[in-house]
Amino acid sequence: MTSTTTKRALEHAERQCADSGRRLTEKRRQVLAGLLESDKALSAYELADVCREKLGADLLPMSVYRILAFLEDADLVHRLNLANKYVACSHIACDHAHESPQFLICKSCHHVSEVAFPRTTINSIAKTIDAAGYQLASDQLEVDCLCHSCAGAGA
Amino acid sequence: MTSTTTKRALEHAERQCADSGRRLTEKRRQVLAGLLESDKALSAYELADVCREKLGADLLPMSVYRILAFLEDADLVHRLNLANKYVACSHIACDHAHESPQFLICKSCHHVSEVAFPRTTINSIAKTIDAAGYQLASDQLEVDCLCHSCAGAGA
DNA sequence: GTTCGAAATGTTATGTTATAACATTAGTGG
DNA sequence: CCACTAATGTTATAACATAACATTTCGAAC
Repeated sequence: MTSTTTKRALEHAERQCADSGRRLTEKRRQVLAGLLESDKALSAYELADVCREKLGADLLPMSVYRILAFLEDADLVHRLNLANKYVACSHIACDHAHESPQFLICKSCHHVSEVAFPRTTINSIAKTIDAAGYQLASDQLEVDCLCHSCAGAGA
Repeated sequence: MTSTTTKRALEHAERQCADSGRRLTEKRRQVLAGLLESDKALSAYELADVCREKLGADLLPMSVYRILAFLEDADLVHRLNLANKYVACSHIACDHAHESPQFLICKSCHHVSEVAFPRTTINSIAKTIDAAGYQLASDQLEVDCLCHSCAGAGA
């Protein structure tokens, strides 16, 4: 993400937090900025490194975890369970309400694309799940993929 | 899984391994049996404990990881990346070829159901993925769910 | 049945991801 | 300013996973 879009996203995030009585502190801004600037999903430890190296922040992984929990709760960040990594929500600076997030995660380079499957697809999945006696815990779906460039490199 | 079905599955597994020039050693049998007898997905460490306590096996986690890798390669076990846990393939004792596996994983108790989404659903997912410039890395899909009893308990 | 090579397992160390528990500091409202 | 809560600091440890090398076991060839 470019620095300009990062800035814009941070402004939106700031406003969103303020609106809900939360504070987007300096450290939280740094962590979010680190994720926004990254072109791929990062682990908490990687993110701590990025913040230290690129943003001059003095952050231990423990703090990063806490801050990520905050940001996730504020819908500014998503945790990718398939990869044990984190990404900034790609809709921070959108005005429309967030769709249920679905993620295509490149197994190889951890580039992530946040997409929206058609409602019909989700419904069809939900139907199979229901038939099996389960129910969707969340609409967040994560799919192991290969991005275009990794697929090319691997082939 | 009952002890009878476990036995049957182990026999199938033995034959499958033999047919492909692999050996289903005693330790490997124990690890597979541990998973077959479990009613939920287990981590490698939990599985090591189960094997030690229930089957009298003397297994360190390192060995369990190695054996799980073998069993996975032999299509007898699946690794669930969403949960960082492992399950026995529910089709070991089936004669038909394995479909691409899809898993419904109870977030709360780690019960797992191996299901098959309709081909049309998979195709529709693949289409969205393709449009995003990615491709499916595998047909294995894992979905965060709640099983019937946990959903009831939580509500 | 001995020997040799490959497969399997043992062992130790370490890397990576994540949380617990408690101390300290910083902001906010009265 | 004081007291309360939110935020962060700090240390320790749990949980998941792999690397690297030693030893044992097994089967095939002789």
